[in-house]
Amino acid sequence: MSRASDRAFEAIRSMILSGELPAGAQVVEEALAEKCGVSRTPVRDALRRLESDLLVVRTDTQRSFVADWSLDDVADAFELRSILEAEAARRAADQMTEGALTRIRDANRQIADAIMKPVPDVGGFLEGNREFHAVILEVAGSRRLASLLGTLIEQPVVWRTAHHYSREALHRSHSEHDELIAAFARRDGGWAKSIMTSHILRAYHAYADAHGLTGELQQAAE
Amino acid sequence: MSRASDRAFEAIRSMILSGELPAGAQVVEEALAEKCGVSRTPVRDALRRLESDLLVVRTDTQRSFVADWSLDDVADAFELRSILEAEAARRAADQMTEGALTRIRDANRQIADAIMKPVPDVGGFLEGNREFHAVILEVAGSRRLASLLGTLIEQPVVWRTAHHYSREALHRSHSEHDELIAAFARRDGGWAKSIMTSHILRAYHAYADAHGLTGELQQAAE
DNA sequence: CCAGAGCTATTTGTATACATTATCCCCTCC
DNA sequence: GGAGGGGATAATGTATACAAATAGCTCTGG
Repeated sequence: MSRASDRAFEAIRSMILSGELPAGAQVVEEALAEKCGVSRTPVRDALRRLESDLLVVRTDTQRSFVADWSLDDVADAFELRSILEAEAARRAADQMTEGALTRIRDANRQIADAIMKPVPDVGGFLEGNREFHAVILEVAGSRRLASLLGTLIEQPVVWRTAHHYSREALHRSHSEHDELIAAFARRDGGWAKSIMTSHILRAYHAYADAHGLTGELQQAAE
Repeated sequence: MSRASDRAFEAIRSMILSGELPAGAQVVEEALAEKCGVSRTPVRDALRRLESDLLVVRTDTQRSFVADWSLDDVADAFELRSILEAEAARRAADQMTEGALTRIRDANRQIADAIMKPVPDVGGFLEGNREFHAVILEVAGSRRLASLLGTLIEQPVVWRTAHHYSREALHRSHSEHDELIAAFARRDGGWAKSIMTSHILRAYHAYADAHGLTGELQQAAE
């Protein structure tokens, strides 16, 4: 992980997720190479990976740009994610272990801590949320399913608007996690699948609400 | 598409699909570079792409090998494919056009021609089948869904055993396509989805049957 | 004032050399 | 004789130079 191409990958990825490289901006290999302190070779490598994650898109003439996700694109990604992550939940329920269940409960406890604070700790929420879903995916035990979902969970636009989620949305997400835990504890795959489907779709609606809000704010700021 | 890295990609991909590079074989950049008549740079590029398609896997120490799909891996890929392609069928039904419907019917006619011959034309069957599913995916209209399914349809093991499919399996596949066409003609997404799910799963069973057979044949040949 | 050709600057593609890292084999030492 | 270390070998990672292609601009001609 300490290879130059890995460092470049992480660096560029974080520039995109943070918005330092805005959606639609052209990405130029040499500029990034200088910024990361490496040559173009590892940067090219990193860009190919980001491309396969759909964080970067290339025109037919080989120019690269930061992916510009329309609202429809985000909706599509959430819908596909709800389908695949529901399948992951179904499989995970069938193979759930006590150890994994503990890790899932811990992750949701971290989420509880984060959202109980006077000012919700969005970073803590996102981290706990990531762990929660990661453990489920791990228990589901399909490298392929994990690889498919990988390209769906990294949504720069969504990450940046997480700070505008309503308190209600955060609490609802936490309690839906509790329901999922109950389904896992009973090893009830059908139940887990159905909860996960609506959980992800509701997360999309939380995003859409927050997005409408930030969209207005952005317009007001222009 | 005439760039060296594209040619290398196609060349290596076809070596893997044809079995010239057998499953589990180590992939060495320089050897492939020489074979393709290019330098290592475009070969590296091609390998990264093949890697993201899971046709090539890398160890934790950066060595590359041709992916070795266990029967479980293949089953997993088919199951995920059935889920995603069912979703594609559902969406396609909602947005089906007469033009696309014609192309789909033509593709299935090509399949009919191929399997009616005294000796079934497996190449023609595969080509028609590819076109059939490609048009559906196109009508579904999600770049993202297309990208997810892309990594699931290229299964070297499956392609090579297609020649051992039973005549019954080929005919059943053709008539399931007819049913799908009927669902599309009625714009009935739910129906299309349900047929597509079982269509793909049955295709898996055809593979599993043929695979068991070829497995025995391979053993006998060793 | 617009369309288009051609030039220039920018950006990406490819080859090659070198650095780094892993693997394997042999050799020593216990 | 077996385990561990060290060096040779082979493979990948990185940097750099140069080639090819693209985009954008200017300048001309109508």
